[in-house]
Amino acid sequence: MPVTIYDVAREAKVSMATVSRVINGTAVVKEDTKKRVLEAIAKLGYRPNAVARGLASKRTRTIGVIVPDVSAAFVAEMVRGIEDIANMYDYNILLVNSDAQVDREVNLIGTMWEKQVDGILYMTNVLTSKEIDAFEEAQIPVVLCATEDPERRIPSVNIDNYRSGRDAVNFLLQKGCHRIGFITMDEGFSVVADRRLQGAQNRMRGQELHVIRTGRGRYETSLPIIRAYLEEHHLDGVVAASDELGLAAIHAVQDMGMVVPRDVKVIAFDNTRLAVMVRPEMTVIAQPMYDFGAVSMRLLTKLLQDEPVDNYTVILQHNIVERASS
Amino acid sequence: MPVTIYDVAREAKVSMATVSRVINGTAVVKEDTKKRVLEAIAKLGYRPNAVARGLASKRTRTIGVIVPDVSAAFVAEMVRGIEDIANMYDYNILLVNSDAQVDREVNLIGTMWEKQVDGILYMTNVLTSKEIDAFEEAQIPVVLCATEDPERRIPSVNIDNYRSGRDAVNFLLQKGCHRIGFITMDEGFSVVADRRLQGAQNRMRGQELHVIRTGRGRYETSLPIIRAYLEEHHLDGVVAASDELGLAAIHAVQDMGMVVPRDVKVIAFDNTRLAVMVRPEMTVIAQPMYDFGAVSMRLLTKLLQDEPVDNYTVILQHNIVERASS
DNA sequence: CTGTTAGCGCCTTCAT
DNA sequence: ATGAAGGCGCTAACAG
Repeated sequence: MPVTIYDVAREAKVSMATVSRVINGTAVVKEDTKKRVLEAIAKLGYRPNAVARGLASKRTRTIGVIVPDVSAAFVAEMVRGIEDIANMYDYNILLVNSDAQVDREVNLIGTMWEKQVDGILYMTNVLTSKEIDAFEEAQIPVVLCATEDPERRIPSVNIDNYRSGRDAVNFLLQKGCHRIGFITMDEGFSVVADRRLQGAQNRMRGQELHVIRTGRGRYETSLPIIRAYLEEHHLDGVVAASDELGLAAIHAVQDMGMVVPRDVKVIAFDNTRLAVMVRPEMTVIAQPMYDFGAVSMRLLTKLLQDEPVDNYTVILQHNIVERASS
Repeated sequence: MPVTIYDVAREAKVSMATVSRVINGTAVVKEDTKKRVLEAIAKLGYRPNAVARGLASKRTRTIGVIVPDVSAAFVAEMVRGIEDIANMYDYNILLVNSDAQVDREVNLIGTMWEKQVDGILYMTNVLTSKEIDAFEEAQIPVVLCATEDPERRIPSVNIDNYRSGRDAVNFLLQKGCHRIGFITMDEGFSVVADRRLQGAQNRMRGQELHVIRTGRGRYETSLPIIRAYLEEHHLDGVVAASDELGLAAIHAVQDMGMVVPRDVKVIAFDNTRLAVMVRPEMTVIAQPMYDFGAVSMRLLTKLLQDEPVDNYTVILQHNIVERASS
């Protein structure tokens, strides 16, 4: 029922090959016949079938995007960056959530394989050899987004997490803080977060850094944990591993009748829109969330088109945005 | 190079038709040969090519998801709901952002058509006949998510927006408010928002409802607008069309040295996580964002599998969550 | 510049 | 219960 390339060919009185050529610009076609073909296409309302095209060409122009959870602000922003660039290069994205579970992740890589995606953009908390193997087996170009691969086996786009941790602590130190806390998720939950903590500890040069673990770092559950800690330990500055945790920290301080930044200074990671929706507005180590997506997608297009790539491990810049919480 | 169904057939010493049968369970196969086929599949690490499958069967098991912007909390949450259910029914989602621009939307519907998606989940601010026509032409089952179609031409999942507007105002009235404001986007920006305003006005029964327009409803730009309005008009209660606007309202009030809820009570729409990340925590008309996605995806699966559907226009319940801002 | 002809990998009758 | 064979709609040589 639907109109095919044959119908167009017949209508334009040319062969299907010629139609294919004008559609794909894959060879020179006489101006005159090209016009006839275009008219036929318009007249019949023809749309090339991307599935058939994919089967014949072995390129689907869709890329798989595997993330822990789109509903997280950070991720959603990144996905938006991905999609914008994908769209620009005429790709579509197949989006899946892994909840950061290794078995699901491996499964999803398999799904992407079956769907014949041209490439994969991958984000996870902890990269294991299982996923690496799955990528290997599927033979699909991959770029890691905001994900640490210490061994750099896979192209990736990231910031220098170690340094960002150092910078955060350094900032508080410069502000005159002496008793500093680092609020983060449980160890092993996120390699990125762990890396930042290392950087932070390095900067302390032997002085005590109070590490406050809050499970998975959700606002609701973290708030009481942070508050309990602050009631036992007098801190004058904290760095939080995310905006959400920073918010929890600010509220914990305020709940105790203290004032941010007078009594406790707060600097958080990320800089989602949340950061300016708090009072006081939060000082942050801003992460280029949108760019993580945009740049990694761009890198992937280079990989797919065999464009020259000068760096397979691109490090984006983070920067401190100073606001009222410090 | 990659292993095909033929390779499996040869390995198992059966015809490819049989392999297809055990893969799809599309006909009875002797237990013994089925076992041989399964072993061959495992041994060769065979993965059916979904593209070829799609071409032959005319079903791709992927559905298109068109939304204004994934990076908006509301949308991201909904998409998560969609993906969860899609995954459950063995579908994948092709996600695109339209920025609510009609021409882009029409374009994207065309893209979905080319990609041969089995169905489309659609969300937009204003549904025009152009999109309706595009759906018509593409002949793809569609379900609207959290999108108003007054004429109910297309299956949809929504709340009763008119009533929710009434309920919000009613709530403030019951709380003893007399001078009520309704903070929302510009007229025509969102049919859903406009509908709520109508409901709100209806409940006022002729008494004045202060309507405060804030463009596209972003926090940063809305805050000063709200504040300016409040400085000129003494209100004692406001309903905000989104959490973001509610937050802006609370901060505007606080900036003026007044106290929420003592001086001004605030109730907002949505109930994203933002609502409990403010002080005071926000009273809201909670929307089932996740369910908008989950239920519409489920409805779509019914449409695709010709399951009986008792209601093509499903109305989800909204409810008031009372917190400290009122 | 244009037409002819193989596939791409799988599903699906139709036989057997 | 299984095999043979014809598409699905398009790309990509290969001729001319």
